[in-house]
Amino acid sequence: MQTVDEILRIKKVKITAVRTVVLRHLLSQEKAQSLKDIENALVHTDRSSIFRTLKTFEENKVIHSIEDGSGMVKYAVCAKGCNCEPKDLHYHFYCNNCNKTFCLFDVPFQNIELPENFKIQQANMVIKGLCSDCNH
Amino acid sequence: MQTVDEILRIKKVKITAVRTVVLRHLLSQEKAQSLKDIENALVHTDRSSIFRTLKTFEENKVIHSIEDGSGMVKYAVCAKGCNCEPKDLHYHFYCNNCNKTFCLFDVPFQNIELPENFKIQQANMVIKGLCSDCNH
DNA sequence: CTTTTGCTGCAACTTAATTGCAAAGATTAA
DNA sequence: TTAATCTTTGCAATTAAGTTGCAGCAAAAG
Ligand SMILES: [Mn+2]
Ligand SMILES: [Mn+2]
Ligand SMILES: [Zn+2]
Ligand SMILES: [Zn+2]
Repeated sequence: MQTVDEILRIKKVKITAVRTVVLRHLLSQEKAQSLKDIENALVHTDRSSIFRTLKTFEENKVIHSIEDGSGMVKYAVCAKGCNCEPKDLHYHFYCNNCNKTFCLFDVPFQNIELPENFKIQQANMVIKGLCSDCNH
Repeated sequence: MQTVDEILRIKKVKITAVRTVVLRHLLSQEKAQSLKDIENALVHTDRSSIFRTLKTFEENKVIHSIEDGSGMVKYAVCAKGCNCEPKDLHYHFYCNNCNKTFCLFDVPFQNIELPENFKIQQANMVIKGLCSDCNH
């Protein structure tokens, strides 16, 4: 696992106190985090600073966002080498029971046969159901 | 194409003026519609009535919702026979240029190999890119 | 006809997301 | 080192989507 500083250096994002603490938090969680989640975890850091940090991270491919239908956009750290291109696409899983959302990096992403002349650039793929912890 | 009244009768949703006009509007559009879209189109119909109509439609599988990342939930009429079950899943396409979102009913939905013990119940699959009209 | 139930319109509210602005901090130029 | 410039941060305020309470109206049931 890369360190916070390594990631920011590679993605050419200047290291600051807020960025360090936000990225450290995201890395420490196995599930994707909403702005509210981060706000609650980092009680001493201002919401708008976190918000702008997330925008900066997303622009620079440090993280990617997921709309899982919970009403809040979630954020997860990109995998090493990810450039947020079609080849980096992966599914996400939202558990209807425990409400966790996470990246399914290990599930192969199937090539989708789009209609003539359509061009894929990104995707937001969210599978909803029960995770292994909740499926009894 | 089924008529508004046929659809509502089959889905056991009582026919009312607001429901008729909302469903007629959804059927007349080739792209998925947000609450705001519908509100703008139906200037004489109250927003909260449209909102509650959409909830009723969704509960009764008349329509399904799509989160395409535009910040507004979009709604599209379900295909004939759809019961909003895993077998009815399909991809959606959001055009980054013309901002239209629509159902790709004709693109086969590939079965996804989930990790051990995961159970799929629904999905929100949105492919983003350029539609054939905008891909030049 | 009377009662009950559901639908609608209006206004108000909630909350996630976003922005303006000024102070603080960091970087660059002199 | 100092001055000028650019970036980041915190705070307060705003925006906008979504949601709800309530009263009046209409349809359905008794
Ligand atoms: Mn992911
Ligand atoms: Mn659809
Ligand atoms: Zn779970
Ligand atoms: Zn287009």
